[in-house]
Order: sequence, then structure tokens, then C-alpha cells
Amino acid sequence: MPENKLNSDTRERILDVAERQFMAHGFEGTSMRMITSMADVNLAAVNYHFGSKESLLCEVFRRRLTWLNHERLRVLDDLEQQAKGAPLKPSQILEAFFGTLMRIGEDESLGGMTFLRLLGRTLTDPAEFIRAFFAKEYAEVLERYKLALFRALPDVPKAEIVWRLHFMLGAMSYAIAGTDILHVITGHGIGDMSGKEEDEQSEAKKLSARLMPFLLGGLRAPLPQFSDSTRPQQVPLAKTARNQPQEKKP
Amino acid sequence: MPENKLNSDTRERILDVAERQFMAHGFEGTSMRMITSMADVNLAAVNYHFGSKESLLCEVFRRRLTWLNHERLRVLDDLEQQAKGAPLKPSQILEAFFGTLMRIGEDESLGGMTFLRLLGRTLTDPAEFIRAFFAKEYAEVLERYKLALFRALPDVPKAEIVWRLHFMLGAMSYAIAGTDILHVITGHGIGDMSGKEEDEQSEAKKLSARLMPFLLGGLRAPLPQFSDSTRPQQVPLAKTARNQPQEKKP
DNA sequence: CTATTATTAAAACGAACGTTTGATTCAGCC
DNA sequence: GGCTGAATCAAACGTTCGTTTTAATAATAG
Repeated sequence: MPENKLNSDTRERILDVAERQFMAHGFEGTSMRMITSMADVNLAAVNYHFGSKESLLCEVFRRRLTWLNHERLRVLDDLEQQAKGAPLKPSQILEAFFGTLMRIGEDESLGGMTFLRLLGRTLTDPAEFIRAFFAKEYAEVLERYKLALFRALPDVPKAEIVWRLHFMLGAMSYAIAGTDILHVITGHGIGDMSGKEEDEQSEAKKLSARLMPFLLGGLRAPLPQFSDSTRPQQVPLAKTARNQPQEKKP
Repeated sequence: MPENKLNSDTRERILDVAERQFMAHGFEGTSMRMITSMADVNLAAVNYHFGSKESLLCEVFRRRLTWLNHERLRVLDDLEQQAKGAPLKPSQILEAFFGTLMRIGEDESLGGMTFLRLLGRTLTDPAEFIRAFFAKEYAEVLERYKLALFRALPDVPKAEIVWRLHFMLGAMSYAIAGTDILHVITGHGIGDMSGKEEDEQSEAKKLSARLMPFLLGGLRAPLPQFSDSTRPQQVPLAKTARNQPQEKKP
């Protein structure tokens, strides 16, 4: 055969197919034979190139997360340099963290929605090696952004900020994963694969535009009244009120 | 041979152990042999009492969700009756929906935090039978609460409300699941089993007190500026071509 | 050309999986 | 006592899993 794929191609094809299959069926629900047959490579190719199924999953993530987390740190660095030591605004921090993520969904070469969905699902996977992998991979970024939020919201107890960072990660993961109860309401499924990538990119944009205000609203919500150290509930709300859905209550 | 309880006990013991193991290792990561050996029952007992592993998981959920969703409907009915036709406040609706859920975490006989964590994880599971099960089990409750939110926020586009309901479910699931990146920050793990039930109940209370303001803040956040130019919903997408083999690179 | 190295192919490995079988036990009833 | 039907048991079922092994193939170097 004239094709020369000595140094590549197979590897990338395995990663691409694995990414899609892990997204659609989960790690345990995806077999090596599904991956290798769909990628048109031999069964042994995965073990040859990656060593094991677990390592394959990690590599699927690493090739995307390396860019993502570097970019997140770079954007945060830029913001902090521009601010010249002043605390950043919460909206800037969220935009840097979640906006950077959403850019992946808009760019197929960065993984697209397929990778975003895989990420959303895998973040809650109970398997130990997965949690350990993410812990290592995310440690620096989370620490940096956590500190940035502490500085941005000096009057909010740190524990509260950590909780809300937690909630925001959850809202994002779940929203991204896509296959869930919500479709009971809206009535349309997601389609496991080949989901017409034509407007997947705009789908990411729409999701981002809707998720960001929600996260910001949650992050800056009034604190629970009984806060243990009883910090007065300084409420930094309504700085950027455009059109607020009103409630008939205080 | 001490007690002989022909009609029970084994069944309940299987359900209790299965609940805990599914929580700790996921559905695919939990084997029948793990369950039956830990419950001190014969391997065949699960298939005898429940028919299959999948049916076992469904039954684990059904015995808790029946109470939960009945209670959710009852509370909503009460609120709407008290309101005498007036729209409810968003905070009331969220309290009814998520507060009822949190009561499970505070009451061991309703499942406790073990069940909450299992629920949080399973809601994002890609397996088809799981999604179908939850769809059926949640359909009525979600429909009722969705309508209540529509009435409570008449000036917010319905699509936006559905999105935010989505985000809220995600924040809740993720927060509950517990085993995730956040522990990179806080530094303490969750412990797979027998996780010191001493203050699990107060843990549920703390979680609830912190989650609720966040959700309310997100729900009532300012809307994204473009309110109706793009419609992510209402796309029928009727053609669900499943399991299409991978595309050849052009 | 041969020797070498990298990659794929085909087959088989043992282990673990969910499930089924067939015998056995035991309470309750005619 | 003998029968019935629910419940439990040990053992094995056939399948699929991730991985390894062995051999063949293609490209490169000397």
C-alpha cells in the first residue's frame, strides 16, 4: 500500500474513536473491540500504542486538557497583569475559566462538543484512577482560580466560595453532558453520535451565553443567613442588572 | 438456623448493599458477586428476586423515588392550593423541589446521603436503560414544576427557564455526588464506604443551606442580552441515526 | 542485498462477567 | 404423611473482557 502511516494516523484515529465512544457509552461501557473495530485498527494496537485501556482514556483527556488548562492559566495571567495587583471582577474570572472551556466546544480541532460531553460525564465517574487523574490534571488551575475568587470576593467566606465553585462546576458538567432528564421536558434527544456537527459550534455558543449569567448569578447570590462566623451578608448583587426577572418578594 | 423470614430480609439486604456499592463504584463497576457476597446471599438471589442486574438498579431507585416524587407533588399541590391561583414565588418552588430532595439526605430511612450520592452520579450515566428509567420516573414531577416556574416567572422566556432548570439540576447532582475535583481544593476525600454517618445528616443540612441560595441566585440572574434571536429548543431532530460507524476522513 | 526496526495481523490467554440450571430445604396446607 | 411452592444453594453456563503472544509485513539503514 502506498499509504505511509508509520508514525501516526493510527494513533490519532484510535484517540478520535475512543473519545467518541467513551462519550457515548462511558468508560466501562466501551470495549476495546468496539474502539479498534470502529477505528479500523487491530485489537492489539491500543495496547501497543497506549499500554492499557485506562491509559488510553487518560491520553484522550490529556491531549485536550493540556491546551485547556494552559490556556486558562494564560488568560488568568493576562487578566491579573492588566489589573496591576487589583482584584479581578468575578465575571472576568468566570469568563476566563468557563469561557475558555466553551471555546473547545466551538472548535472541532480542540475536541468540540464531543469532548465537552465526555468531560462532563467523566468528571463524576467514581473510578479511582479517573479521579486521581483529574486531581493531578486540575490541581494547579483550580488552585489559581480559587485564589483569584478569594481576592475578588474578600467579604465572602472562603468556604462559601469553594462551595459555589463546586456548584458552578456541577452546573457546567451537567449542562454539557447533555444526556439527562432535561430532555424529558424539551422532548428531543441528543443522538449518540454523528450529531450533525453543522451547528454544534453554535450550540456551544448558545450554551455558553446562557450558562454564564446563571453561574454569575449563583456565585453572587446572597449568603445563607446563618453563616457560622456570622459575617454580615454583604450582597454584591445588581451591579450589571440589565433586565432582571422579577420576583414578587424582597 | 436462627431467624427464618421467608418473605423478606434478603431482598432488603440486597437492595441496601447494592445501593451502597452502586454509589461507590458505579453500575458497571459493581459486579453481582460483589453485591451478593457482601449481602451474604447466594449469587443467584439477585436474579431470583429482581430478574437482572439492571432491574436491581431500577428497584434500588424505585423504592426511594416513589416517596420523593410523591412528596414533591404533594408539597407543590399544597403550595398551589394555599396560593389560591396566584403564581408561586420561585423560592417556594425551589424549596419544594430541592428541599424535599435534601430531606432524604437527612433521613437514613429514606436513603440518606448514600442514596443522594448514588442519585447524583446516576443522573449523568450514559446507559440507555437508565435514562429511560429516569425519564419515566421524573416525567410528571418535572412537568409540574416546569409549569409552576413558567407561572412564577412570566417575563422570562420559557426556553430560558428550562435551561436554568437544567443548570440547577446539574449543580445539585454534582454537589451531591461528592467525589470530584472539589476535593482537590478542600483536600479531604469522601471515603468509599461506612463513611461515618455521625454527621451525615447535618452534612445534608449544610449542603442544602448553601445550595439553595446559589440556585435561587442563578435562576433569577439577569438574562443574556439576545433574548430570542436564536432558539436552541424546538429543534425536532427526529432522525436519530444510532450507532453509525465512524466516518472516513475525506 | 541483508539486517533492523517499527507496526500490524491473527489467535489465544486466563479471568471475570451476568445468568441459568437443577437439586435441596422448609414452612404451611389438604 | 405427602404434596406444593417459595426460597436458597452450589455449580456451571456461554460470553465477553483486557491483555499477551507469535508471526507476518513494510520501511529504513548499512
